[in-house]
Amino acid sequence: MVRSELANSGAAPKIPRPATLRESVFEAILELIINGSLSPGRHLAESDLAELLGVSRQPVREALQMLNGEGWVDLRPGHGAFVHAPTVQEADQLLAVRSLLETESARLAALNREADGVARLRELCARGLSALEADDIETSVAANSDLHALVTELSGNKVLAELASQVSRRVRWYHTPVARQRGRASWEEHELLIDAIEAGDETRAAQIMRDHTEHTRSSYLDQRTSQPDGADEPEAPATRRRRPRSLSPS
Amino acid sequence: MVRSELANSGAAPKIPRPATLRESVFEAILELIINGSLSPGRHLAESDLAELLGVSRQPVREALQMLNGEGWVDLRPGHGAFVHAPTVQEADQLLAVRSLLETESARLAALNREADGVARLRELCARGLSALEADDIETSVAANSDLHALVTELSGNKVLAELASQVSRRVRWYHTPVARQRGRASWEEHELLIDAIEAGDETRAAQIMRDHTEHTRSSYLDQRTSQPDGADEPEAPATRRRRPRSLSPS
DNA sequence: GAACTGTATACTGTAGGCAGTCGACGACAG
DNA sequence: CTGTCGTCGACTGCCTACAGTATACAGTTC
Repeated sequence: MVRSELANSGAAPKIPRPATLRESVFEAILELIINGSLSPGRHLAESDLAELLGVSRQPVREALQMLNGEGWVDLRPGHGAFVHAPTVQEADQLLAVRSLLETESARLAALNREADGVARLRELCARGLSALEADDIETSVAANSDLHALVTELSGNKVLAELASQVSRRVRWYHTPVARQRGRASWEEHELLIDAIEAGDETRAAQIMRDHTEHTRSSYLDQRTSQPDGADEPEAPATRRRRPRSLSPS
Repeated sequence: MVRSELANSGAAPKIPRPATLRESVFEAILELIINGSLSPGRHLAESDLAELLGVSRQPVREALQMLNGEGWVDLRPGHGAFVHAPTVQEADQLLAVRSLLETESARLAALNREADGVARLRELCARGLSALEADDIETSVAANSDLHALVTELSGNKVLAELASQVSRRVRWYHTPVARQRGRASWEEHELLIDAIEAGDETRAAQIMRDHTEHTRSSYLDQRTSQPDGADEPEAPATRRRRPRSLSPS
């Protein structure tokens, strides 16, 4: 009796299942990659990471495989895992594909013209703008991301949204600095986009999104070619690095 | 002296590394899924697959994770792995995204206009046509696949090609029957496409590819809606199925 | 000094084991 | 008969161990 009442009441949320270790390790390693602690090309020894994170090799191995699936890490059989080292060309291609996917998403979102979704877009836009004016760059960048993700969601094509999410995640560290620079211009474009979506003008929505994302792409390229720092030079294939023999376990 | 000369000669190919077990297991399970031996929604117990394939659970576990990354398998922590059960809607979305990616690939291929690539396309087209005339459906279907893959390669955008490959892999079991039905019409469209690519006519190449892949999509939908077999009804979430107690180990 | 060989061991891929969770099924009460 | 509870064991997540491979380094030869 008591149990059936609880099940029906909807008042008691289910106890959330604790995150598996592999998920936690995934997030931990990803954070290390994104914040630069683990630099591109670096060899990732399972046992080192396991020791660092206080787990066994197994969840590390699984996390590395997940990271590989999302393009953050390259797995080479027999050699192990290496932080993915993107080239300028690859970044360019990723940004081009992102543009393609988000342009189509915007077009479909305008076709679908979902009133609730448009309201949510406007809310995100307002949040981004006020964060910008408060000089809160971090919130502004996050709102930017969320807005783009919502557009792909409003496309109504889940496969498209998933691919866009996958690509978006990988370009994160390319387009964030650009978004910072563009500031207000970026948000004005978002507003125009939302207008077009609301109006159901698929051609216009697509055109705005194409221009918007294409601008990010060319700005990134400008940035990279004006600051040649050799970080993207073709390097010799990284190998797994055995810890030097004389290194004492510290 | 001897060693440095051997490294430079390029005459001796390197011994290819044997595939890891996880890769072999991945392919084996994928084949079982594609040929229907492992039906959508089915629970995949690591230990059963390990016994079936004669390996330990570990490479099975890793293969399942790879399969999850490509959308063939759903992993639920605590419950295990289940063959992904696509809905008609999802198939539709996949085919739509495939159309988007391949249309853009064709456009870029026409922009790039690579003579060697065009020659390879024509060769594949000839192979497909002659296989069709010899009633060799299998070779015809394979050539069809290869031709599409080559177009994405000729786009020059590796990220795009990879995503297209990922999507193409997943739609394989949707569009193959359609390709069978369309036969000659399909190959005529391929010829027109190649002409457009060779001529560097990006607009025309894109249009032909869009129509071609869109045709596959609508043919698939026609087929599914004309044969409602309930296979795509929303089902209760599959759970991990403990082997019944009375089942004797056979 | 450069090139090569041999050795030691760090590291990867895989196998096997353990503890906790989940689901089938039997027992029992109403 | 239906519903509930408890038991059992299949199964998952993670740990540990082993075998083979890759790399660092020392020693030797030219």
